[in-house]
Amino acid sequence: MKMTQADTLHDASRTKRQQILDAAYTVFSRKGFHRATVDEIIALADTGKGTVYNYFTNKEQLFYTLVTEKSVPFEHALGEVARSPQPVLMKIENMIRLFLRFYLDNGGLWRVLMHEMRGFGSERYSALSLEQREKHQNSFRETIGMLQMVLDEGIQNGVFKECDTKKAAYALFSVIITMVFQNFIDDDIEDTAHMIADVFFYGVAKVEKAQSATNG
Amino acid sequence: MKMTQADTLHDASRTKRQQILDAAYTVFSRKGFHRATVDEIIALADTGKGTVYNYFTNKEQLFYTLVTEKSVPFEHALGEVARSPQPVLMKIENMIRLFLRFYLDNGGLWRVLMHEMRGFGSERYSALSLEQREKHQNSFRETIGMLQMVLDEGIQNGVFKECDTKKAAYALFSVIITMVFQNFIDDDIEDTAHMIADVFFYGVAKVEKAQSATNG
Amino acid sequence: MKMTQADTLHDASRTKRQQILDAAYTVFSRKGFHRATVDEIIALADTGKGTVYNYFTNKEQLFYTLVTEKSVPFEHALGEVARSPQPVLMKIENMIRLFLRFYLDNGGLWRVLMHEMRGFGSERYSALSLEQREKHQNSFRETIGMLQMVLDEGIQNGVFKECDTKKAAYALFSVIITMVFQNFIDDDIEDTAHMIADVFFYGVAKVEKAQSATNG
Amino acid sequence: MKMTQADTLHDASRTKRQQILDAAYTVFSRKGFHRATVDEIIALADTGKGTVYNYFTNKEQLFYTLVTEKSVPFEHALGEVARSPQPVLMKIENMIRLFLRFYLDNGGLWRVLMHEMRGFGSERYSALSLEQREKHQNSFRETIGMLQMVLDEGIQNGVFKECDTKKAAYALFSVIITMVFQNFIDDDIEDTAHMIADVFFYGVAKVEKAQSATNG
DNA sequence: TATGAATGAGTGTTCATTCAT
DNA sequence: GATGAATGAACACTCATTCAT
Repeated sequence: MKMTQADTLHDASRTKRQQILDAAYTVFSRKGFHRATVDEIIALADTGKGTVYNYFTNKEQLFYTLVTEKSVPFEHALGEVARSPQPVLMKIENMIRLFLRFYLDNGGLWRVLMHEMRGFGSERYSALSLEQREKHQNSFRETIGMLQMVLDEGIQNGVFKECDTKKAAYALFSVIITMVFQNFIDDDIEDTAHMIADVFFYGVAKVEKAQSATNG
Repeated sequence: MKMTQADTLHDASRTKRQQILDAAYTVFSRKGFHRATVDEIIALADTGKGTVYNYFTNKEQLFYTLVTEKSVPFEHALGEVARSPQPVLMKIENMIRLFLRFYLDNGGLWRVLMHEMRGFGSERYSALSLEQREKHQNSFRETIGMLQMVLDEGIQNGVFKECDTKKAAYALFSVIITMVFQNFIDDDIEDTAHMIADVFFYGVAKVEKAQSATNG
Repeated sequence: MKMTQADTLHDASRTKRQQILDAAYTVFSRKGFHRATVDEIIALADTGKGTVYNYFTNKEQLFYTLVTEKSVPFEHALGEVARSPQPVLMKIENMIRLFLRFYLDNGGLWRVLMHEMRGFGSERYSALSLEQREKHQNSFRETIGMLQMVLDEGIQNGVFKECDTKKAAYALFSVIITMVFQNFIDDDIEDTAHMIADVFFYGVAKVEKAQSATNG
Repeated sequence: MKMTQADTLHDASRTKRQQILDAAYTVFSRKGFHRATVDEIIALADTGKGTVYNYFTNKEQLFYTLVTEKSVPFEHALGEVARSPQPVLMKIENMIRLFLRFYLDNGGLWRVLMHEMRGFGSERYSALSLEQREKHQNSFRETIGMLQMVLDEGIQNGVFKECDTKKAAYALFSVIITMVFQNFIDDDIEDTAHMIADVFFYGVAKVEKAQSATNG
């Protein structure tokens, strides 16, 4: 297949854009949003400063693009599992597996994202514009919403106890991300996923509910 | 009214120092370490710029002081419960209660602290000096270590299943903090603590272990 | 007119850099290192603050660059005369001439330099980093060392009396610099150089050594 | 003799004032005018910050007072020798001795003074107010004027050649001060004074004037 | 389209000076 | 008179962003 000049240019520019995104990924992950400098990004991307501003309107939008490009395929994959016809318990464990893989790959960047969004839940100040923060927050909520959906399904099926599934979903999510951020996944994603699921499903107590701390 | 000159002076200076600490608390919580400016702090504290540097050597040490002054009494209280002779399940629930109260009060600042410490566990870049970051990380680890201690005790007593108590402690901690950061504690700290403990102890599944997700 | 884009850019940047150096020269000379502000330099250079820091790493290095760029050609010229095959007395007088010209041009800056180096000889506090202070001190010592070299040559040739040539070199140097700093060179460099040489060679006394001050 | 309370107070305050002057002397000498801080001075003087401003209107005036208190007795002593009936050559050597002693004691401070006065001769910017700078410059000029006076006397007596005595006086002065600032007075003030006088009177050349560099 | 020199608003920090006690 | 807490003007330096080439 022959490549026209236009194609070449387009490819070259696509490359430049990707170089910048790759470099930005590395630098933002390592340094956080504020400590990351455009100078360091272009040094790593081997490009000029102006080029960054040809492709991205500003540092913030570069960060935003980065996050979006990473999260879209993940959310898609997660949705597929959530809507699949597997048994609920298996679905949850498979979703945990997806989460673990995703955050193992992108933990550095997401830590930064969460901080800029103020813990993915609240209002107030940030480096991101209100609009973009809301977009990410919605994306986050949807992600966790998928967990919640499956939990709801489980309750309807009689697999799970009645409970506040929103809280439960967030709890599960927080445990997953903590395992990643604490580097607790030495062995194997499969094992870790199974362990998390196990505790989430059955708890840590050996004894029966009757002995619960507050119920006399 | 009795008040010697020395008292007055001491009180006045205590006031200024406290005004600055209070203002810094607010601004750091809202903006994070980097986006918080000394100018904004002094505007809120209604004081001069130089005054800040009379009481604190620099912005970092101001932040450090803030965190330390808040965490010391909390850690003390937590230790007391951990070492108390209550039943393990009750201890855990009481500790959860303490955590909830503490992070409800200080969540804003701690979110910032955790980010500056890089997710309370890893190495790399930060606004805080290595020394102070290590101090805070140790403080964090000790806090969670107290949870782990009680979990270990529970295993020895046959109350908990055998498990990696370090991971479990972090998991429990992450759930607590997530409930706070998500504003999931509208109702009552007591209820929330009980609910968290309940899920942590017994899980969300209704059915027996035999049906675990990975077993066909 | 031939001028490639590269030329233009290079010229433009050379111009900016030179504008800054020129302005810095003026301001440092007038105000000394500490009282000179970057703001004043950029006002005079008609440039932005950031531009200064594109070309120079900090205020100190700007000062250092200034001094170095001025002193290197001077030291070279001085060395040429010192090593030339002229008669010693003529050499000295020619070197005095070079010194006079150099300090007439650069006296303002060198006064500052000497102060920052603490009188071009000792240790202790300064605005310059130890490394750069040592560099300048060595440069100074070499300069005066060339005078000393020629004095030594003169003693070997029987032209000068036996004496501590290091002290004599510093003495000669100090006289030169004082004439400049006192604006005693209204008339002509040639005349002044000759006069200095004359007093240095033959002294001010009319009478013979026998009546030396300490001999009754 | 009995001391009233007023006396005691006066003495105490005199002490305070002196403590400050002593401390200021040390700090100014070591650090220069700008790098010297009032904080460091009061730390050394063991007094409060406000006390400094009770005795001196500002940092500059403190420096000025210091210099004046040191120079007045020196100038007096120098004048006595200058007006004494000794032979001219002996007078000069004795004056050199006084200069050496004075600058050995106070060289640190005077180096700073000279810098602030811009080489004790020119106009322009400084930390000292114009008025005070002029006072010091006059003081300086008078000091050197005494040397000049004696040189004039020597010419009238036929001891010295006809020459520009102002320039000669400055030259002699610069040599003296250079010997001090270069730490060239290891052995003995007497020896050094004699050596300086010797070179000043008779020069360094062995040969006769006829061979002077420029006079064919 | 790619570039990087130029820019200036913004920031942490210092330090002489004041003034209430 | 002695004190030192409070103050803010001043300063060096950073870095995202622009724009001429």
